[in-house]
Amino acid sequence: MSQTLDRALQILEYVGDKPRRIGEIAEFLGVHHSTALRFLHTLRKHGFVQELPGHSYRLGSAMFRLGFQSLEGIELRSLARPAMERLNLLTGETVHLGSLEDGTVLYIEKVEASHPIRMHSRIGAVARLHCTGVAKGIVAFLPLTERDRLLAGYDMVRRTEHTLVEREALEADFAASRERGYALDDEENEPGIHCVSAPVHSGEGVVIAALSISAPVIRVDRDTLLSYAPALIEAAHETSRQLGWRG
Amino acid sequence: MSQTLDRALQILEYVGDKPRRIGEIAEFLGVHHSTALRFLHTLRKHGFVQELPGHSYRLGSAMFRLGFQSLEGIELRSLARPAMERLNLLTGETVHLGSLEDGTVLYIEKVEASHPIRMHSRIGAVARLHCTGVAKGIVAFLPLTERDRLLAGYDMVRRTEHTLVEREALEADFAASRERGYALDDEENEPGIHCVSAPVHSGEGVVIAALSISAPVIRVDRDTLLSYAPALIEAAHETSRQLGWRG
DNA sequence: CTGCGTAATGCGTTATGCGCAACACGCTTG
DNA sequence: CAAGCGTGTTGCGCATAACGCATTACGCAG
Repeated sequence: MSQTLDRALQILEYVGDKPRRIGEIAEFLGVHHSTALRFLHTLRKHGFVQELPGHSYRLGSAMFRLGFQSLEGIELRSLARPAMERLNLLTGETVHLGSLEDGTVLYIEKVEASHPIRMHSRIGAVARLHCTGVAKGIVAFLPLTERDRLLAGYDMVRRTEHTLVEREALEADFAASRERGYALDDEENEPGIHCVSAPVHSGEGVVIAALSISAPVIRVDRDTLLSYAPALIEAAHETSRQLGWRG
Repeated sequence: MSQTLDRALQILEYVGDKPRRIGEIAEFLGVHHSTALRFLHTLRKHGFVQELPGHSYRLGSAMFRLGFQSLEGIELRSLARPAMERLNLLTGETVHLGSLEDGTVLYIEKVEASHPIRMHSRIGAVARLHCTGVAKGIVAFLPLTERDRLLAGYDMVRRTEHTLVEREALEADFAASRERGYALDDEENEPGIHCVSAPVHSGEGVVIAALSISAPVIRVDRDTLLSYAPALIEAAHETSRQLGWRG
């Protein structure tokens, strides 16, 4: 492991949160100002950070140029896109694709509802494991050992009054999801929004992602939402098959 | 400047292009395999790269998580969004926001046309300076010294038969754009697509971005496209004013 | 004016990154 | 089956390059 690089990457994470000043960064790393400055200069030279008026630093253009570029290279995303558009056409609601990456679930694609409803999701964002549709659609279908690993030390924060905050209750929900073949988010992450979600399998048969349909309860009642499940599952299966899955 | 960090950032750029194997990376940097491997391990530990089956490496989840996160922090983007949606509603066409970052123009926001037409643009992508609407909408309105700096060593590659490949012709086009108050891309980047584009000014009065409307020639003829210009300019002005510009 | 935070530069010290070599592993080739 | 190739891993000695510190300068606020 390279100490220098390690520190620099910590800076990127730290600065990504919000713009920071040198003093903060140096203190955060526990290094001298001049050391932090040396890193920032190199990062800036490559466009990974950018200096704002007032001596604070934020992530720079190279960061999001490469970020989007990397997304482009994910075949799952392009493979799933047609199925997502079909689901959107069928239901008129927002369709998400979430992928399990390094122990967290990230939104990697999204097809917006025709009726624009504000939703706290965006591509590149982290989907909470215990209360979002996409994440539950993945985690519920993972083997127990994987679930244990993911949820160890994970803080099941209460987001709404429906949020499941006990591991035991969550496991019961997972079991029900496996029974049904799809997972449900019943206003557990955002009040007024519920989702159905189905897992996507890799060529090796491992659950690696999930498709979800999200809708406001005021427009779509529970029964209607559940009626989307078969098409959703079929879309997820189709995507899985394209990845080489023979389920 | 930090040599270690410098090399690591080169790896990110290099790997961002397409997945690479160790040998390539080590050769690219001109270092020993073990050195390249040390970098990759550290990068992987932080999720900036990811190992694919078959010993190749690509950018990892931290990269696009932070990439999107950084985009979120750009106030220009959220400020311009409402105006972009209004333009989209008015015209039904695709609206882009491009921003000048470190000498290149990047697409940082996009509102899709209702009629889905495939277009080679995406958020995070680089907009060619000499032939795309957004970029011309910025560059045309920069002072000559800035234009010289940006275009020095820039390769004006021919993209279509309409592409301006001579600096002189481009300058004439810029002058006409300044005269009109908006720039034009007349199928110069993609055959069958034309755009109008107007500059956005920062609080200090510097041109930092542009809004553009793109449409296929088969649906929107030239006169119709030009008729969008006043609304486009007004939208760009509104965004500029929100940035503190008093034009 | 003083005090605070940042920026830039130079320098001595040494930690740390470097290349090399040796070996294990898996895959393909002959 | 053996040979060859590319990769992954570990250990070690060397010298480079990163580190911390001090100094100076700058801008801003009290």
